[in-house]
Amino acid sequence: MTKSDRPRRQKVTLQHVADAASVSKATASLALNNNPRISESTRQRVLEAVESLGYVYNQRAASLRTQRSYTIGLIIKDLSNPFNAELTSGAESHLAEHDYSLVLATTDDDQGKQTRMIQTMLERDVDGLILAPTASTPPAALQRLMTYRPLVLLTPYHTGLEVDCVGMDDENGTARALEHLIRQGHRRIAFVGGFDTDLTRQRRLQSYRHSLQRHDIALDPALCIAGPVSRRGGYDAVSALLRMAAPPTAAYCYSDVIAFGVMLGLRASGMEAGKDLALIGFDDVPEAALWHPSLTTVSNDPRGLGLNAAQLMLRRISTPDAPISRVIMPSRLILRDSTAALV
Amino acid sequence: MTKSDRPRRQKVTLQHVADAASVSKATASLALNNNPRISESTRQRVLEAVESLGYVYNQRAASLRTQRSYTIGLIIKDLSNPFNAELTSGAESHLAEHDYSLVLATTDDDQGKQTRMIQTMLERDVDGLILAPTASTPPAALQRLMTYRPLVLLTPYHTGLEVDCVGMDDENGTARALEHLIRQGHRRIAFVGGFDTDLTRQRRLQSYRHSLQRHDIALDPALCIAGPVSRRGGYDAVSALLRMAAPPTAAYCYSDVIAFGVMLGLRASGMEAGKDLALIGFDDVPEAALWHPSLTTVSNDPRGLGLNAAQLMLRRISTPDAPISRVIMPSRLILRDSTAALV
DNA sequence: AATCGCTGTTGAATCGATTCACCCGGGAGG
DNA sequence: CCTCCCGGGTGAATCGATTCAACAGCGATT
Repeated sequence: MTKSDRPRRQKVTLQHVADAASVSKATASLALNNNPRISESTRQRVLEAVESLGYVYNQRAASLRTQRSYTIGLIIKDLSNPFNAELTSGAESHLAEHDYSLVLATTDDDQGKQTRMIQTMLERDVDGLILAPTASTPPAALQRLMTYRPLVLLTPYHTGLEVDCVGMDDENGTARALEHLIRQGHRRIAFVGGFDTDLTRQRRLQSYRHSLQRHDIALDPALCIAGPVSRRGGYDAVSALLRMAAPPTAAYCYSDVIAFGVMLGLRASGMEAGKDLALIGFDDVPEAALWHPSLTTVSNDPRGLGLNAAQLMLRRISTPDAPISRVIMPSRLILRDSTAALV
Repeated sequence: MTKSDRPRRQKVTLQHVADAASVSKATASLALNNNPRISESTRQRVLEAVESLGYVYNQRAASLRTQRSYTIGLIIKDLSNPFNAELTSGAESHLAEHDYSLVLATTDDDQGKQTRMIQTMLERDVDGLILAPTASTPPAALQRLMTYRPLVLLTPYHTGLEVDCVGMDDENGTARALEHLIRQGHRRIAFVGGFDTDLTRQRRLQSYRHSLQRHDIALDPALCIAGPVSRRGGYDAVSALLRMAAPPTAAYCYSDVIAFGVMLGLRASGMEAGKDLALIGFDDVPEAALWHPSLTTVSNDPRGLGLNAAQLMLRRISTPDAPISRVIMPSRLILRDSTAALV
C-alpha cells in the first residue's frame, strides 16, 4: 500500500454536529432519525448544526451497525443489449423510489466473471442480489448464495430451487407465435438461432415442438437451425434453409436480432420476409417496428421485468418469510408486416 | 410445496477466522492482505480457515477504517437511451477491471432528482462521482461537490470549473455533417429536434450556424425546429418542414432517434429520406445502419466515453493532484444512404 | 552474560454511526 | 414530605475490519 498524502478533506461527522448543537452524539443521532424522545427544540438545534456544518450522513458507517446497506446488487450479462438496459432501468427506478441504490455488474455471460462479481457483491455487502444467471451456473451455487443474501433470479427456469424469480413467458409467447403461423396455413416452420446450452432457447424450442404436435404437424429436425444470437447467425441460417428440398414457408426466430439477420439473408437472395417467408421474432426490440418490412414479434416488457424483480427483492427483504414467488411476465404477439398472409 | 426455512446464517467475521486459525484478528487481517511480515505457514492456516468457514470479506467494514469504498457513482439521465446504456457499459467494464463497483442512478433529466441522487451517492460514500449534469445545474453546486469527492463530468461544456470532464466533439461532428451537405449543394438545411435548455443541443446548434455562415448561407430561423428527443419529435417536425413555402432539401437532426422519426414522417407523406430529403443524424446508434434507407450520422463512441470517464476517475483518485483533463472524444461522419446525392 | 537486532505476532485504538441501559430533575399521587 | 413516574438525554458498547506500537523469542554479537 502506498502512503499517498492525498489531501484528506476534513470530514464532518456526527460528533461535530453534536458538539455544534451542544448535545451528545447519541442525541444527535436520535434527532436525525426523528425519534420522538427528542424534543422539538433540540431537534431543531441539531438540524441547524447539520445545515451549517454541511454534514453528510454516512450510510456506510451506519450500515456497519444496522446491518442494512440499502443497496441491491444487479448482475446481468450485458448492458449493450437494449433488453437488459431497459430491465436495469426499470429496476433502478423502483429501487430509487424506495431509497435503495443499485450496484451494477455485468458478466458477459462468462461463468468465471459471474462468480467474481457475485463475490464482489457479497463483499460490498449488498442487502440483496438480483441475478441473471449464466446457463452453466450450478443450482448448488445458487442454493448457497441464498443462504448469504436474499436472491431474485431473472429467469423463469425451474431450477428446483425455492427461489424468487421473474421471467418472461417463453412458452405462451412461443405458442402464440406458432398458433398464428399455423392458422395462416404454414406447415413447414423453421426454428432459427441460439445454441442448445441456452436455457431460454430450450424452453422456446420445447414449446415450438409442442405447438406443432398439437396440430399434428410432423417435426423435421432439419428445420431447427442452431447458431449464434446475432444478425450474422440469422443471415447464415438462411442459406441452409433455402437449400433444403422442401424449404420452410415460415420461420420463428429465437430473437429479434436473429430475425433481422434472416431478413438480410433473404434480401441477399432476392427474397423478402412477409412475402416469400413468414417471419416472427422474439423481444420486440425498438427496431422491430422500424425494419422493412416491420417484424412480427413476441413482445415482452423488459422494464416491467426489472421493476418486478426489484419489487420481489424489496418484499423479500421486508418480509423474509413471505412465500416464494415466481412471476411470469405475460408476452403478447405483435402482428406486423413480416407475417402478412402469403398469397 | 415444501416449506423452506431459509437458514439465516450468522455472519462469519474475521474474528472467527482468527480463532479457527489460532491467531489474532490482527494477524488474520495482515495475512489476508499478503503482508510480508506474516510467515507463509501462518498465512496458509488463515487461508484454510477462510475456506472452511466460508468467510466473506466485508469491504464495508474495512472501508470505514480505510476511507476507501472502491465504489464509484454514475449518475446519468436515462438508461433507456442506448447511447447512455453503452456509456454505462463502458464505464462498468473499466471499473470492474480495477476492482471498483459501479453504483448507478438516473435523474430523468430532473434537477430535483439529480440533487437527491447526488446526496444519496455521498451518503453511500462513493469514492468518486461521474455525473451527466442536467442543463440547469448551477456551477456552484458542482464546485461544492468537488470539495466532497473527485468528480468527472460527462459533458464537454466549459463551466469555467477546473474539473475533469469527457464529452464528444459536438462542434466538429456538426461541422462535418454540415460540410457534407453543403458540398452536396444543399442550401436550405433544417436543424431538427431538442429543446433550448439542452446544453448539448446549444453547442450543436451554434456549430450549425457557424457552418452556414462560413459558407455565406443565410440563416432561416424557421428551419430550426425544436421538439422532444424522440421518434415522435422527429415525426411531428416533418409536417412543419413540408408546410413551408421553401421547404428544406436537407435536415440535420439533433440525434438519431429524431432522424428516425423524420424518416417515418417522410414516409407517411409518401417521401423518402435520401431521395426527397437528405438526412443526417447524430449518435450512430446500432439501428442507424439498419434503417431503410440507412442513416448518415455523426458517429460517437459512447462506450469509449464511459471508459474514458472511468479512467479519468481512477486517475484522479490515485493521483489527486494530476492536472485537470478535458477529453473530447472525436466524432466522425458515417456516410450512408440517407444522404445519397439528390439527382 | 548482557545487549542487540530480527521475525512474527498481538493488544488496543480507530473509523462513524446506532442503540441499550441508565440517569436526572421535577410534577403528580399518596 | 417522600415516592414514583416520565420526558428528555447521555455514556458506552457495538458493528467488522485496519493499523501501529509494542512485544516475545531467539540467534548473533560483544
